[in-house]
Amino acid sequence: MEDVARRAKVSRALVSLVINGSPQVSDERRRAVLLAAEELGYRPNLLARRLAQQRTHTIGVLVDDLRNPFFGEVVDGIEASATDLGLQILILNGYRDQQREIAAVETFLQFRVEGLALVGSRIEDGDLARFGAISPCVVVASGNTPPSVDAVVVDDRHGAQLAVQHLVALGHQRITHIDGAANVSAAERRAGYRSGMQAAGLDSCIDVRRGGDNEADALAVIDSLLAEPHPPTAIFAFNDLLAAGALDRLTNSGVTVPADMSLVGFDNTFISALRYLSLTTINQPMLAMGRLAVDTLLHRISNGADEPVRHTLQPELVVRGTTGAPRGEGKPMNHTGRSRR
Amino acid sequence: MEDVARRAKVSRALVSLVINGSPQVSDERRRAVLLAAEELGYRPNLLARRLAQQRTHTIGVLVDDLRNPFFGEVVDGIEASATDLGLQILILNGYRDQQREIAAVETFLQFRVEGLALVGSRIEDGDLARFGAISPCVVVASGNTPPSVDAVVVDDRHGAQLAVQHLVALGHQRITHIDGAANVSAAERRAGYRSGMQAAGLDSCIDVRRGGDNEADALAVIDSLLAEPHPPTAIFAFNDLLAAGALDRLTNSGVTVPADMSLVGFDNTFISALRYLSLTTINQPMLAMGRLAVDTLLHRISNGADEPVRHTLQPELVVRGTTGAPRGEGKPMNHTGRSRR
DNA sequence: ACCGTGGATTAGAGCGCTCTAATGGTCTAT
DNA sequence: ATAGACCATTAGAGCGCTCTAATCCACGGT
Repeated sequence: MEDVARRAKVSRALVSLVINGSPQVSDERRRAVLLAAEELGYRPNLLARRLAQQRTHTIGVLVDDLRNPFFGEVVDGIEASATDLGLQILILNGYRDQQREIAAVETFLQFRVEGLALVGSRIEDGDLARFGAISPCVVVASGNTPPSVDAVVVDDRHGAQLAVQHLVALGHQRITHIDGAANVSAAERRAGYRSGMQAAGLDSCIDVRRGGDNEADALAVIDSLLAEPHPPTAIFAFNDLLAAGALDRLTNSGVTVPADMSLVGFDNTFISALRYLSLTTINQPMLAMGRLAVDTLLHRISNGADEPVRHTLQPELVVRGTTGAPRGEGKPMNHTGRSRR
Repeated sequence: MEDVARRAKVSRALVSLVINGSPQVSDERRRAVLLAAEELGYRPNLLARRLAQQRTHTIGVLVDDLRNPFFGEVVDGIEASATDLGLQILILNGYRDQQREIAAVETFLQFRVEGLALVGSRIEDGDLARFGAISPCVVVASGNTPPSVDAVVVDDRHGAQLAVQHLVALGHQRITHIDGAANVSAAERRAGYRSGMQAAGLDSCIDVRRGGDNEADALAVIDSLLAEPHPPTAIFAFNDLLAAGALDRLTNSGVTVPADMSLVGFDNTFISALRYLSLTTINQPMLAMGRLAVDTLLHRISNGADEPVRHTLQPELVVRGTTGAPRGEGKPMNHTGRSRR
C-alpha cells in the first residue's frame, strides 16, 4: 500500500479511499492510484482490512455433513442470500461429529464472524446458548427444539402426516414406518406418522420398525417384513436413502412397486428424483431455509437479544412413481406402475 | 489480551507465549494466564494473529461444484490431509462458472492463503499461470493439461480403455459411447474409448454420441439408439449420472440390463453404488487425489519455482450389475442379470 | 483584502496480535 | 564477592490496513 501511494504520489489514506470506492476522490487521483495498483499488482490484505475495520462481513456456516445433498442445498440458499447482502460465508464441515462441530464454532468465533449458521448441527442446547450469547446464531434444520437460539426448521411431523395421508387416500391401511432411529428428525417424523395413522382411524395398524439413515439399514427390515404372514401394503421411510434401500430389496424379492407395495421417502434429495428410482417423497424447502436463516441472522444482528424466534417451514408431498393403490384393496388398482427390468 | 494480562498480573507478551504453548513459561504464570483467560472468556483474534505472524496456515480450496459428490470426496481428502498437517482450509464454491471461480481465487489471494487447490476448475491456463506466480497452486481433477502449474489428475483415457476392455472381454463389439460434450474430461475419455476400440480391432464399431453431464442428456440418445436397425449391445457413458439416465430409458423401453444391453458409467460416485442401480463404473481415487494435492502444494511451498509437476493417478474398473455378456453373441449368456420390477 | 465555505487530501492513532532484543533475577563456578 | 550463564519475563516495534480529525486549497461573497 505504501508502495502504491508512493508511486501514485499520494498518501496511504488516499489509496485506502480509492480502494473502498469513496466518492470524494478526484478522478485524477483515482486514476493515478488505480494505475499504480495495477502496475504493482497490489492486492489489499483482507486480514488487515478486517482487523482495522473491526468488521468481518462474514458469517460462519457449519454443516453437519457437507456431503449430504440436503444440507448442500441449504448452504446454497445461505450463500445466495448472503452474497446478495455483501456478506462472505465461511464453510466448515462438522463430519457428523459433535466435538468437531464445537471446534469449528470456536474457529468461527476466533475469526470474529458476524453470525453463525449451524446447519443440521448436533451441538447441544447448553453449548448453543453459550455461543448464542457471544455471536448471533441460528440453527437450521435441526430437529431438536433449541429454545435458546433462533431456529429455522421444517415441520417434520406435518411432513410425516402428509406421507400417511397420501397413502391412506390411495386406500392403504397397513402402513409401516421404517424410522430414523436416533437421527435428529426421527422422533418428530415418528410422531407425525403415529398421529397421521390415528387421524385416519388406523391406530391398530401402527407399525414402527427401527431403521437408520442409510440404504443398508432398510434391508433387514424389508426381509423381516416380507417374512411375516400379513405384510403391509405400504412403507413410509425416514429418508430417501432408506427408501432406496427398501426399493432395492423389495424388487429383488419379487415385490413390484407400487403394485404390490407403495413406498414413500423423505427429503426430496436428488436421488429420489433420479428417474430410475422416481421415489414419492416429502420435499423440504431447502433453499428457502437457507435464505430464511440469513434473514434471521440479520434480524438478530440488528435487533439484539430479543426472545429467540423459531421459523417453521412447511414440507410438501412430491408424488412420483413409487406410490399407488394397494392391490385388490381400497380404490381400484392404479396401473401406472412402471415396468422395469 | 490486555485485560487478561492485567488480570493475571503479567505482560501481554507473556499471554501470547502461553496462548502459543511456549515451553519457556513457568507453570505458575501459565496457570494464572489460563485462569484469567478462562474467566474473561478470552478468545484470541485469528485475524490479528495471522496479520502479525505473516502466516495464515490456510490453503484455499476452490470447488467447481460443491454439490458434485465426486468433488466433495476430493475435498474430504484435502481436508483430512491438511488438518493432519495443521493447515486450515478455506472452501469456496465456483458454481461451475469461470468468472466466479476467478473471483474466488482473488478472494483467496487477498486472504493471503499459503496455497491454492483448484478442484475441477474451469480457469484457463493463462490465468492459472498468473495465479501460480503469486501463490503455490495445484489443479486437481481438471482434464485439460495445464502446463504452467502443478496438477493432480486421473488418467481418464486409461479409464475409458478399461471400460471398453471390460465390455470387449464380455464379448461385446458394438459399443457406443455417450460422451461428455464439452465437459473438462470429455475429450480424454472419448479418446480412450476410441483407442480402446481400435486396440480390440473394433474400429468399424466406433460410435460416439453427444451426451452431456446429467441424467436428462442421455434420454434422447437412448431413444435414437433403440430406433436404429442395429443398436449396440453395450453403452459406455461419460459419467454415472448419464448412465443412470440411460438405465432408466432403457428399462422403460423394455430393454433388460444387462441381458439386452450392458452399461458402464464413470466416476464411481455414490449413486452408482446405490444397490438399486448397481452400476458398473470406473473408479477415480478421489481421497487419494485430495491427499496428493496437499502434498504437491507443500512440496511447491518448500521447493519454490521448479518445473510444474503432474501427478497422474490410475482409475479402476468397478464391476457391478449393469454389465454382462451380450445375448446370443460372444461368450455364453450371463444370467446374473437382476430381475427387477 | 478578508473571511467563510466546502471539497479534496493527509497525518497519525489504533485494530489485536507476534516477535526480537533487552531486562531482570537466580544460580553456579571461580 | 563477582563474573558468567541461563532462564523467565517484558518493552516496544511492526504487521497492513481504516478512520477521525486536521489541514490545505481554491473560490465566492462582502
